Amino acid sequence: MAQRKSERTRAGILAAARERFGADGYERATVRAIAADAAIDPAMVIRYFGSKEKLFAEAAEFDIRLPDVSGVPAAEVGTTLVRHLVARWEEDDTFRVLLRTAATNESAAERMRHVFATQLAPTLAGLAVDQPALRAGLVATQALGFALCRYILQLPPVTALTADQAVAFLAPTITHYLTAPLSAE
Amino acid sequence: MAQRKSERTRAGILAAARERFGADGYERATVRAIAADAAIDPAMVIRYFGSKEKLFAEAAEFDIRLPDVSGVPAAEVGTTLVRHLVARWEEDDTFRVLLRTAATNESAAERMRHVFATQLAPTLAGLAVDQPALRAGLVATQALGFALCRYILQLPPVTALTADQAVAFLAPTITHYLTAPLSAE
DNA sequence: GTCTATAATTCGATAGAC
DNA sequence: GTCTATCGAATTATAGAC
Repeated sequence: MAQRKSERTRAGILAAARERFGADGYERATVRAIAADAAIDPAMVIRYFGSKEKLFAEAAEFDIRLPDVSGVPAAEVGTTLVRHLVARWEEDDTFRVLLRTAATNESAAERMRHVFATQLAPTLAGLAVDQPALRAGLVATQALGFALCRYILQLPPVTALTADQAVAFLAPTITHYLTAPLSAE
Repeated sequence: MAQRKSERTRAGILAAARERFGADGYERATVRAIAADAAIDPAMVIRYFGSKEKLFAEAAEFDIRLPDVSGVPAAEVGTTLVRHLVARWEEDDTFRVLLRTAATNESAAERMRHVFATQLAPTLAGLAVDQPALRAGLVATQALGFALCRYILQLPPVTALTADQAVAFLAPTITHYLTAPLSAE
C-alpha cells in the first residue's frame, strides 16, 4: 500500500516535470513549480529523485521506438518513418522536453546525439544504402526542423497542418534523402 | 573621445553578450560572465543597456538580409536562397543566438516568428506561387532544422559537411517546397 | 512519508564614492 | 564614466521535527 502510494507519487512528479520542462526548459522549470503542479512538497521531489538534474534525466528518457522497416519497399520507407515520427511526437511530450532543453543544456544535447546515433542511424543503416550516416543526418535535419517549427517555435503555417498533411509534405523529402544518389548533387 | 570610448565599450559588451547568449542560452548566460568577457564591471552592463533583457534584445537583433529573387528562374531560386542562408549563418553568430534562445524564451520565439513573417514569407510571396505562407513554413522546417542540427545539436554527420555540400544537399528540398504542387501530395 | 525551516549560493539590479 | 559594496529575491538542497 505504501509502495503503491509512493509509486503513484513518483509518477505524478515525473508527469509534472515533463510538462514543466517541456513548457519552460530546464533552467526556468523550478523544482518548486513542479512540486506545486504535482501537489506535493518541493523537498519530496529531491527526496524521490536526488536532484533536479537526475529528475530531468528520468523525465527526458526517450525511446523513439522506430518500427522495423527492413521489409518495407524503398519507396514507402520515407512515408512509414515520417508517419511514425509525427504520431509519436503528437502523442508523447517527452520528445518535446528533450528537444527544447537540448538547445541550452549540453547533457540534453548529448542525449539527443545519443538517440540519433543509437536509434535513428542504425535503422537507416539496415536499409542497404550507401553512406547511411550521412543520410541519417539529412533525415534528422528535416525531421527535427519540423518538430522545432511546430512544437517549439510554433510557426503559424506549420502548426496549422494536420498530422496527415504534415506526413504528406515531409515524406517525399525523407524518401529523397534515403534514395537519391548523393554524389550527383 | 569619450564618445568614442563609450561606443567601443558598448560594442564590446554586445560582442561578449552574443557569444555568451549563443553558447549558453538566455538563462545561463549571466550578466557577470558577459561583463567578465568584455573585461568590464557588471554594473556597467546594466548602465549601458538598462537590463539583461534589453541587452538580449539588442544582441539578438537579426536581419536575415535575403536577396531579391524575383528575377531568378524558378529552378534556381532554391539554390540561391540556401546558399545565401548557409553563408549568412556561417559568418554571423547572431542567428545562432536567436535560435538557441528561442527554444526556451518566449520573447525570442516571438522574434523568430517575426523574422519569419516579415523577412522570409514576403520574399517567397513575391514568387507568384500558390499558398506562399505554407511554402514558406515548409522551407523554414528544413532551413531551421539544418541550423539546429549543425550549430546547436552538432550532430556529427551534419557538422562534417562543408558549406558547399550543405547547399548541394538542401537546395533540391527547398526547390521542391517552392515548386511542387501541394494538393497532389 | 511528509512537511517546516533554513542553509548556502547565485542572480539581476542599485546606491553612492571617486 | 567607472568601480566597490551590497540589497533583495530566487534558487537548489539539506536537517530535523512529527
